[in-house]
Amino acid sequence: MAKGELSFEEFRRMVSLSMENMCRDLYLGNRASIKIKKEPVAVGNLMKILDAALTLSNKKGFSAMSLRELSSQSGLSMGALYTYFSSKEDLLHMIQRESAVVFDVLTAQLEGVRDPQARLRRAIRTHLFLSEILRPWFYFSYMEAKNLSKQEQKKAIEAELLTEKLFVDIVREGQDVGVFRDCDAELVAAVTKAMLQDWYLKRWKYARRKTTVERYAEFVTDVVEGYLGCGRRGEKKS
Amino acid sequence: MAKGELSFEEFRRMVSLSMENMCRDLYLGNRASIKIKKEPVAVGNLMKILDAALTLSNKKGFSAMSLRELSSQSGLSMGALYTYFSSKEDLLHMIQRESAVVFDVLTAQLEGVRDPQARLRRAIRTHLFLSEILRPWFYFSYMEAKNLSKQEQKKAIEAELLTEKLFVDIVREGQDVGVFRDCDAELVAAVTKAMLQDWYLKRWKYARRKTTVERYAEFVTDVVEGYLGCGRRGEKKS
DNA sequence: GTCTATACCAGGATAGAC
DNA sequence: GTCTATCCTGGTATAGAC
Repeated sequence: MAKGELSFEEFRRMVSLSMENMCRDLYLGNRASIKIKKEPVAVGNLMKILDAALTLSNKKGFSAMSLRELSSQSGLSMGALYTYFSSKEDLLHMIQRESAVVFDVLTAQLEGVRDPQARLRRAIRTHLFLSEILRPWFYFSYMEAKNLSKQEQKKAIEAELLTEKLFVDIVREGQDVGVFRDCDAELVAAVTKAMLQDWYLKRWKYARRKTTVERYAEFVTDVVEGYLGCGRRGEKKS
Repeated sequence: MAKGELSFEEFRRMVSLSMENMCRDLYLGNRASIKIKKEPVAVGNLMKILDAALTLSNKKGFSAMSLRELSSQSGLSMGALYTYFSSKEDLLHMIQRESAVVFDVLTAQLEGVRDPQARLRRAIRTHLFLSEILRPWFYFSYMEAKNLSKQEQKKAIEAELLTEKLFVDIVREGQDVGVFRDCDAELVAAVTKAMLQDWYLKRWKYARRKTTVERYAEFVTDVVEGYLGCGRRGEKKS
């Protein structure tokens, strides 16, 4: 494992992004539209709803999921569902917005890491770890972006580019300092993101092969560093 | 450009996978269920239908596309649509099956290329070129796989693994011959596919940046070859 | 806060005229 | 071969009892 980096389990414990915390955050951020006033009740039911919604949507797609299904899968009646959101579309937007909180975690984790190579490793690991913990949210966010309103779609695209920009900046800085070789930083960032996304888009494949997040993180880091000309080629692999 | 490789335009002319050819092939493969007997009529209408279906599906998702929309967008009445497929699900499966023909083109293009490094380059270029020509089909196939029946889903997964296997084999052979260094061939193949898929999944991004397929192909090849330890590091970039 | 019952409409599908 | 008119299921959403 990389020197000074948290292991996946350590990371998971530290960020504490459990379903419950996500749902509490979602509740607090949507007090206006949610009719239930008792927090414990609301959070408990939101967990059931979101768990069911993410499961069903990720299996067959959000628009193919009917609210009747959502009702039976979550154990709440149709009527009850509508006290938590005002329309199916509203539910979609709540999930989408909540998924965006991870970006803050990502940037927070990079705080204070100055060395470009270290930043690169940290960014890759953090992104993978986050998507491992919140896989259903990431998957949903990726697959259902097209169902959003025009306006929200713009925001989703901005978010995509913002994450990518994060990698572009790291690469450029490394080039300025001279530890990365000269090359197209935007393309490097683009394919790095592609590799990171594959982890949650094709989770079944990696699960079947028993590839761990740690292993995948090491691998992606090696590939990118290799291209940037600063890899650990020749060192023993973990 | 790589020695001896076709340019994108040469490739496009050679394979001739126009919308019309795809639709003719689709017609011939579905004579049983398509009620229209005159080939020119059928192919013409299928082009309208598929063009509309791919556009709408790729914009909002297949299940969110109503047949009324499809009707007005394609210029055919509801009744006419149903002479080309027996149900919405049937339409989905026709598109999905037709998308699979590209695999044959991919393998055909590798025929006779023995050298692992050349095979790798060829496989990457061909995959990207194909997805560039048939982007709507690739995109559809990727995004709507979840709507297929259990049985067809298995087939889709097999197809995914088969393409990947193609890359795994190339890498392994290169390792046996000693031109690629020792590493996890499955992971290399996996991330290679991820990069290839990004080309059609995030087409808007590359279009906006005016990245050409040729350029992207060169780049992906460089990244993979770099990791495999056989790159052209130091040579002048095109 | 939660449920059941119901309103209402959009969607897939088809019959039969042309 | 194609269109229009229509059927009817199943979807979203709500009213009102508990």
